[in-house]
Amino acid sequence: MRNAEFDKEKVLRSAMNAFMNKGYANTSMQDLKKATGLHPGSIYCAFENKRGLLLEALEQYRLDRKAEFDKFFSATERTIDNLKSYLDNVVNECVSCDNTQACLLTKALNETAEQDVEIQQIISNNLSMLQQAFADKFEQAKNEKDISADKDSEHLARYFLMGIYGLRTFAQTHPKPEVLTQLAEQLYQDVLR
Amino acid sequence: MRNAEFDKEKVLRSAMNAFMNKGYANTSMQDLKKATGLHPGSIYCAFENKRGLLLEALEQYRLDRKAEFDKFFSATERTIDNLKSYLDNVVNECVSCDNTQACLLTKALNETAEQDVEIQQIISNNLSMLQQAFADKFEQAKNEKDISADKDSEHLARYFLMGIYGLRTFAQTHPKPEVLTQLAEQLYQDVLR
DNA sequence: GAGTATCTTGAACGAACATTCAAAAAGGAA
DNA sequence: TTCCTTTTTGAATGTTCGTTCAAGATACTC
Repeated sequence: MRNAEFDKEKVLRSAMNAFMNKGYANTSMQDLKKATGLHPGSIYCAFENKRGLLLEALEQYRLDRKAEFDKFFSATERTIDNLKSYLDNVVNECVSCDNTQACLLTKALNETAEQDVEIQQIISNNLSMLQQAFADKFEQAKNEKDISADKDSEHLARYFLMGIYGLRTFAQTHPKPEVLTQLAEQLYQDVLR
Repeated sequence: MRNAEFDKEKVLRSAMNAFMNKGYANTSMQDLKKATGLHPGSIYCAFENKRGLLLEALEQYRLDRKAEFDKFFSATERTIDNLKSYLDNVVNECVSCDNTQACLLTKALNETAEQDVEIQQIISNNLSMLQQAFADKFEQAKNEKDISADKDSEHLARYFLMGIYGLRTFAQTHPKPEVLTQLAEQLYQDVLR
């Protein structure tokens, strides 16, 4: 017997960065070799093919984002404060020009839409889970009396997520921090109102 | 002498549809041949190369969208009603599952970001022009007393555009008409408030 | 420490890609 | 009609792509 040498999580994070930087189709096997440090044969041995690598990278991305989400929403007792922190973090990600600014999910969704139904379904499910997680937090904020009881948590979650999508796209052309901050501020206000 | 046989506008619209359907990188020359009806040689003769075709398609897209914009905003006297119609049209585009649902600009922006600075610049400029056009309309609505005078038209335009971006992305995973309509409705309300 | 199962390596593969080009076709001018 | 110029055609080009595979390396088992 012999175990694999590489750290799978590290490899997957390298791969997801590569995919986010250049897009899935434009990321060649050579790019992936350079990014992950794995030779083609190893990649095919571990992930079957390039698409398999994307699939596992998407799953790792989901886990990482879930951990990040939980971290933000266990920071303070007041849910709406955590929500604000989360949103501020999105803005900061957009401002700092590193590749993390783009969400792998929406990026891959844009690219593979209408072409690979299975991947589209996986991404949709991931985004739905995020939406549901937000809805739960809005429900919590209602219990904490920070959001009026007559609001629909599901709708708030959808609107909030829509705002984040829009913010990220907007940031790609106008990444001025003060403008993004202002947009995020209004989004936050509109959701609370 | 001899004139070219093909209708350039038709060819460009076919090409932009192909690019929107499969993405720029994933659209092969064979796809473009099938979509436009032009043989490779003709494409290279007329547009230099695949990238040149994208450049001209982007310009055609800008012209088409500008015409569409002007059509909507000359429909009625009240600017905010036209704004609402414009937004409803975005929702309708998202609901009908044809490829037009994705904006070529944001799609290409997502794909070529960080890779082709010139194209990124062109797209940014186009989106800035759209943003400015919205700002002008919001200013007009202020003059028509439908939006309070203390609002910042530029900010409203940015927020509105952000909402449209978000709506389009959201629609890719959850294209239920009533949900999108509800989101668009709140966006409209939040902008007017 | 020998045997073996598994992983790593990187050269090699066919396919598909964007691009080129020379020959054929066709419009315009005479 | 004839000639010239430009376009159209589609096969050919070299490159790069994702993928495979056989040989070498390595760690675990006994």
